[in-house]
Amino acid sequence: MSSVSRLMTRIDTNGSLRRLQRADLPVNTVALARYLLGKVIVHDTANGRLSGRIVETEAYPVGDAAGHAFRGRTPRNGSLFLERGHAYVYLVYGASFLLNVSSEKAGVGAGVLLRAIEPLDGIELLDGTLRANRRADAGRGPGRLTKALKVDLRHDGLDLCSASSSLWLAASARKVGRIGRSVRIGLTYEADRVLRFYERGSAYISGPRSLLGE
DNA sequence: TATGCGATATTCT
DNA sequence: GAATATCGCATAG
Repeated sequence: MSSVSRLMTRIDTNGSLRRLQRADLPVNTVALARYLLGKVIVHDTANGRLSGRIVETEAYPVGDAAGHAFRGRTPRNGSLFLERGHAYVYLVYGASFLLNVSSEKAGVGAGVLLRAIEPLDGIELLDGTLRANRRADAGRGPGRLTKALKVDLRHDGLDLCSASSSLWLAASARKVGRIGRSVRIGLTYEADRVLRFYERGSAYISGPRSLLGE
């Protein structure tokens, strides 16, 4: 029998979560990238709530050659041009979905990539190697983050600030610590811009240790 | 710990 | 046909 045992983390947020309103979000990509640290991303599914505390983000501001919106609006990147607070989800390398939050006024293309979460409610850790079972790994890295939250292309374009959305943002359950910054990860263009933000000391962030400490 | 590689799907040239 | 905002495994030091 293929006994795929599962570990479930149940760290209740105790219903203490408050939905963020659009008015809460800064109308600026870099400001939003910092603002989102410590906030909670929530996905309410038929099988319960999945959530995590955001500990790492990257900004892809207006005019950034590394941003998908740089070459103008296409069917794929259209969500980046929605009013701030909408989800932009796409597939990279044929393997991983990445979740972004649109970050400017309607018609302006820019976004914030969510790179890592600290697991809160319902995050499932598939039994595999010891490595994959570590709780800290479940939401570390943008591809793992979407996997942990069960987010995919169906969520592209959703309004994260709508009162009825199943995917939404919540105010901090716990205050964010000191914020560190570094260059973004995995880029070829604009690789030297310091637009990655993370909670210093968090055990849940991605990337090489060499980027820590600023 | 650090680097390198292949897998994989969609978009754009 | 090339490029890609990644991941996991492999190998080397």
